Amino acid sequence: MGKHLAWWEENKRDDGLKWTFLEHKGPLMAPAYVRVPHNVKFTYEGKHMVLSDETEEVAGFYARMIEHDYCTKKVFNSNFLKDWRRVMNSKEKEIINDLSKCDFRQMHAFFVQQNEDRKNRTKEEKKALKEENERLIAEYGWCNIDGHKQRIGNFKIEPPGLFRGRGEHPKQGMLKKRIGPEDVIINCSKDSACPKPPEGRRWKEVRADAAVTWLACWVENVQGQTKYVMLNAASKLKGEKDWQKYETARSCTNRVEHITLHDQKDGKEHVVVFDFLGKDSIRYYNEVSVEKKVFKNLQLFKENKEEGNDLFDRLNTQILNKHLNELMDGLTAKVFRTYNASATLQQQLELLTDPDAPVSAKILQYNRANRAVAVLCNHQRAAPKSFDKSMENLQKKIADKRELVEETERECKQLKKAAKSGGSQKEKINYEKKKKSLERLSEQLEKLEHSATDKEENKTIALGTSKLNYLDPRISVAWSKKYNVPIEKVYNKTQRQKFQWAIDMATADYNFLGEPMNITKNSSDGEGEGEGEGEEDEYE
DNA sequence: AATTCGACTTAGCATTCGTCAG
DNA sequence: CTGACGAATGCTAAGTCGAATT
Repeated sequence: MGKHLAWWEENKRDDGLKWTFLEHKGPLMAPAYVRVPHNVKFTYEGKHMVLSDETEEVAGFYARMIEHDYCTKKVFNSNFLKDWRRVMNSKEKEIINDLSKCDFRQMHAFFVQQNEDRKNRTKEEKKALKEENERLIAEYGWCNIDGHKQRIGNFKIEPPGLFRGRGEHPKQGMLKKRIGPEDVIINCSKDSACPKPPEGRRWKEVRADAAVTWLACWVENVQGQTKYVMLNAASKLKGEKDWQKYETARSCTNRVEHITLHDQKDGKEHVVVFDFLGKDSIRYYNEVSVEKKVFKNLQLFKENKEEGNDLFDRLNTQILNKHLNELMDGLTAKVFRTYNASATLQQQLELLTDPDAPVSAKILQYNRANRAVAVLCNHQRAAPKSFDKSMENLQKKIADKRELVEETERECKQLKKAAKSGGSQKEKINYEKKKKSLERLSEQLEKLEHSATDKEENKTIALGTSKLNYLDPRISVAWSKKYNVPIEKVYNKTQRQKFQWAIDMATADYNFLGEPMNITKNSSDGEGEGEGEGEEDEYE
């Protein structure tokens, strides 16, 4: 059969280059600006002004946001006004210099209406729109990398708008400028069909740099950072890196697990003791006196404390990483975390899984193990802003449901009585009906209560992040295979896509803590099994 | 030695989608 | 059939890390 190998079945290249052939259609430029209708007026000091195209466009960015908290902030407003004035023509600039004299309300109302209309689109319109979107993805959303058709993560150039930093960002409100083809550098192989810039335009540059994975890049004007167009997480390059990450964490595992720290030992200060069984069960023992800083940091990691910005500035991380790197190639603070998370998950799963429990209970056990990981590794998040409120809602729902259940129970009892004491056919049917609805309601109540527990337990825990980034997916895959839990219950669609390699690769007996597998080993025996082959990888 | 840079990787908010009760 | 709500997805800011530069 002509079935080709999936990327994780191929031999790895060792020349440091990321590809030999790379072809794509280039990024999709942001749609051109469309003016608001004439009857939508902007006024300054009460006087109607017809703004030039660019001035109107930028005014529109602000108008969309006038109800937002941002627009109450001084920094945001002054940054915006400054940048807005930069795009004005000399006439406009002469007139407009005070934001409080601007009236954006008609524009705002127009955009609100536009959103409303969008929501109320007819079925046909929605369908047409969807199809157009799919067409764009089909054209721009894929690339060919060494014969594999791969999804691109972000093929759309970021459209212009107002910069919204997080927190009290000093640059909030600044104008993020429109990017044109002349700002974009294209990366593709020389023997590929080079992407064409839009009619009458040209790219900033076209290059063929096989040492990097990006397909296009541009420099964003607010912070001066380079933005890249890259493949998505399910793709070859990303997946390979992901795999590598877990392999590194696995092969350094014993040392990390068996480091002990001593403030004082045999007259020396800040001693790190390595003590573990290495390959072939040979004991490795070593005492190393390290710098205080390093020692402190190791302590932090041992305690699984998240490095809050104030606790752990960049300088320290760098020193730590340098030292860790001397201990082992590729070992960084991040890998520590990965190791910790994955090891804990596996241990917790072993501990918590009841092999005889029904599938639903196993899923609960799995989720609990996941949470235990997050707690131990301190993958915390601030409680969501709306947590209390949505919890309150949920509790109210539960209370209401409970009341309903109790009421239905009473009714049910009465009907039962009526049905039993020589009741009519109709009374019996009524009783059966009520019983059914009681069952349904009880189930609903139970489900609600579970979700409340779940929510509460999840309040300050960020599960998704660790699941997606720190936990070796093969552990979860192995677990699901071992206990016959469908993988769909463990990973959603996106996650399944990202971890397809693990789903194919891991068997029920995969052990994260065990002997690392030979990375370069080429599995050639998957031939007969046609499943697991996604829609990607379709070129020959 | 410190800072900046380049290339990713991760995170968190916003929007869209899908489901499910009413 | 509708609309509310939570989950999924999209988008892009922010963090990381090794290398280059100052």
